[in-house]
Amino acid sequence: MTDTSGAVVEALPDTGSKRRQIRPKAERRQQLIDATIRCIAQHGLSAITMQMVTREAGLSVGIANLHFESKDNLLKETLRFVAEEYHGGQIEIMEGEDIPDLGERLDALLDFQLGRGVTQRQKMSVWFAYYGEAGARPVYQKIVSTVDRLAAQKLEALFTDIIREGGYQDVDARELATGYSALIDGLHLGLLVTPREL
Amino acid sequence: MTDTSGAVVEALPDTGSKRRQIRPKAERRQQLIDATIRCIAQHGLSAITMQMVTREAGLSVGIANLHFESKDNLLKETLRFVAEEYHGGQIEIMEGEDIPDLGERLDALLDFQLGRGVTQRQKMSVWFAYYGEAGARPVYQKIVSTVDRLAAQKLEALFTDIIREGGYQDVDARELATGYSALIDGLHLGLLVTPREL
DNA sequence: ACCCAGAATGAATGAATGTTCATTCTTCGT
DNA sequence: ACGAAGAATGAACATTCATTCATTCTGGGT
Repeated sequence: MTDTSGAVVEALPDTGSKRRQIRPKAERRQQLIDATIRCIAQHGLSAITMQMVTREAGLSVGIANLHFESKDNLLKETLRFVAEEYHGGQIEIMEGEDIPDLGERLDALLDFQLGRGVTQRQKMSVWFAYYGEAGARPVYQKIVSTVDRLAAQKLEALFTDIIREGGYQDVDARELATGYSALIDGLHLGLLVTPREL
Repeated sequence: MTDTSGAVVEALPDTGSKRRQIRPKAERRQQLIDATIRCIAQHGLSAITMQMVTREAGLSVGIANLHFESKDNLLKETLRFVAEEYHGGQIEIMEGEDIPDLGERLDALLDFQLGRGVTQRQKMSVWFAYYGEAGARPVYQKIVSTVDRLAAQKLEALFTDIIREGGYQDVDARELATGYSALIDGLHLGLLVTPREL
């Protein structure tokens, strides 16, 4: 079943040194969050264990409870990280003045949202794993909806600008933004279940 | 669309009768699946336990392993049930000859997909809980994608008809179907996180 | 060179959970 | 009325997992 052999000793490119290393708290926290993301993507949110995560990070079991007070908290912080990174990236593009043309800015947004890369895919897995639990866990719901709402506002603003610039009519920016978000989310879902499409 | 909540015999409000009841296997299986759906919607897929489910069903703990051989199997069968019911309902509408007008048929589909009711909402919770795990569990992926593909074909056929009837051009039925599905999925997600919108 | 604050470790602990199975009970055919 | 088939029960068991904490180790300050 599970590969328990010593093959997976040091997960990261960190040299084979088994020597104990002392690092600042912030760095360890990030290291653990990254490991958590990889574990969720590979094993699923409901199968995750502390041993799994700490091993993936190449550290000892006790360290997770040292830097995060509990497993629940580690998971919560991981969600917060992914949420903020994802939406932060979107917002940066949307209000970035470095791309003057609005149409191109929309294209850049699309690229970012549907962009390739293993990392991106892992993050998406995490994202939807938490979505699945959101209905039952108000904490997750709050984290996601807070950051979601902010991005939605920026998106609506962008569409408002585009509508004004293009002189379109009979189009509501809010509805357009909602629809666009939903479409992107739906496409992501599809990618998760049917990896090769589009 | 089977009404799964109505047929509960002794589950909730039933007080006095502690008398053991013997029922055919098929009925007990459905009873357990229904209880599982309610539990997942309320507590989330990763928090579910056998005690929870069997208690919700008003039965003893051992019965789940009697009718489904394991917890894994119960969860798998529950997903299969929800998937088949949801997509079965869609397909029935799409190929139903009782609604001759294609536009109205599309409306009926929308009604079904975004329809109200606690039951529907519970099913959606379940649906996305599994989606969240799909990336890590091929079994779930297979169940969902199989039934998904079938519905996608029917949807594409419907759009093909609509395009022909309306004499539209520059529209690809497949792309339209994919986009439509994604949009609906995305809207469902939104409803899950932000209960009161639209 | 020495010291020590606190970072890191991992064996031990206790709680929770899936699964089993000996036993009890219900139903139905005769 | 009776007995057998098998449905249902739930205490007991084995396992797995999060969390603790006594101990070890590291690196910067003096």
